[in-house]
Amino acid sequence: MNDKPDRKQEILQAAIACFNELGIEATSIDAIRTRSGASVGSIYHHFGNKEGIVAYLFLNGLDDYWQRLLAALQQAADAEAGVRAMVSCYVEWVLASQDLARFIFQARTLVSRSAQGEQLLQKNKENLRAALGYFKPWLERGELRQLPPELYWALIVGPAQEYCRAWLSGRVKADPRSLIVPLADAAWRAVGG
Amino acid sequence: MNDKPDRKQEILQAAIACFNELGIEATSIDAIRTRSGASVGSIYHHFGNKEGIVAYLFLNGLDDYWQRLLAALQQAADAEAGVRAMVSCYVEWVLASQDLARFIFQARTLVSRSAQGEQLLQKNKENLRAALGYFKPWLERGELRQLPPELYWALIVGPAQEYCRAWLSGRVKADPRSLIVPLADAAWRAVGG
DNA sequence: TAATATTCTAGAATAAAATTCTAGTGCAAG
DNA sequence: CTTGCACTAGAATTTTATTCTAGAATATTA
Repeated sequence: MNDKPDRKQEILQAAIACFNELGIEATSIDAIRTRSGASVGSIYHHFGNKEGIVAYLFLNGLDDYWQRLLAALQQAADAEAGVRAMVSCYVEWVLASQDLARFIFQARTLVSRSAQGEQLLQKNKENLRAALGYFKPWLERGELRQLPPELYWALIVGPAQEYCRAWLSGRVKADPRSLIVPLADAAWRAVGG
Repeated sequence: MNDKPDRKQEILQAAIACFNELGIEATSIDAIRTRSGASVGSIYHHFGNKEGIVAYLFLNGLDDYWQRLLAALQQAADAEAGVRAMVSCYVEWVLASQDLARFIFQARTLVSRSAQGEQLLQKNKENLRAALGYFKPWLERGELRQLPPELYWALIVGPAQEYCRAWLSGRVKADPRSLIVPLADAAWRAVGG
């Protein structure tokens, strides 16, 4: 049994818990220190500063999501399956990683201004391009409606995102899982050919 | 000519400029003090603390938006007009108040945890109820598709919101004004009967 | 209008938080 | 061994938020 604590991981877990309970801005390094049992020096050694912790959690969290999404898209046989996969994949990810998702909604702006902001922009662009790559054949086959290209993402995932955001913050109650089908139906009506 | 400076207003303007340029967390009271020309004491007199400034800007900004939205809904003759009004009203508001909108996207969580969080929740509930009030007759007349009630908002405004958010942060370029029609079309396909 | 209260402004003083610095500890490669 | 390096600890410093005290401006009222 390996009981050597992994400090970096402990710090990350303490941080995300604090961020969600208190909010990012209101979380002090000292709160993270206390909760994780690490020392100040240790925290700064691993992450540089508070922003560094936020950026690390954010970028790795997003990676996890995009990995799932792209895998799902790859399996989709046609446009409708692809669109439905994007919606359900999004909702399932939020459900499976609630704390992370809640955190990510709050951290976006912070990260985009941080030292890692450029990296985020880069990843974002790559991921989106990869996703749109799957769309091209569907578009050519006329399975998808012709729309301004920058709109597809917002039309397909926007409603699920908006709903999940509200759900994670407690503003609405209905379990997102029960809404996957209506959300996917609506997304398909919005962009389907 | 009345050249007496309104300190409160000067502080608010300096604050929103700083928040947008530096981010809320990275904006120090001192930055606001310098930019507004007010003193620390004055700032704390008017707003209590930094959170107070954020909450004030946020709540008043939202009020402005909801006022427009409810006015637009009131004029809508049928469901389709109502849905289209919700979309265009949203986009027009973002375009007309870019700095405020950008700020509001970032401040939501902060405000909901602040002393004014309860007030926000309250207003939110009222506004949503008022908006859904307009929907009732349309639903009864079958002009709107039957859907889980908590979904209408996300389906209609979600995509516009997601797009505007990306546009305000520079991730996408196409002028939102040119997308009002496709966004409204899609919203109507999503919820129209 | 003078007296009095209230709101507002200023900036120094204090408290709280972030970050840096110095000094280790323990482990792995040679 | 012993040298180098990643890691940890916590004190010291710097930066930032907030509080406090006092005085100026403005409104209120007798």
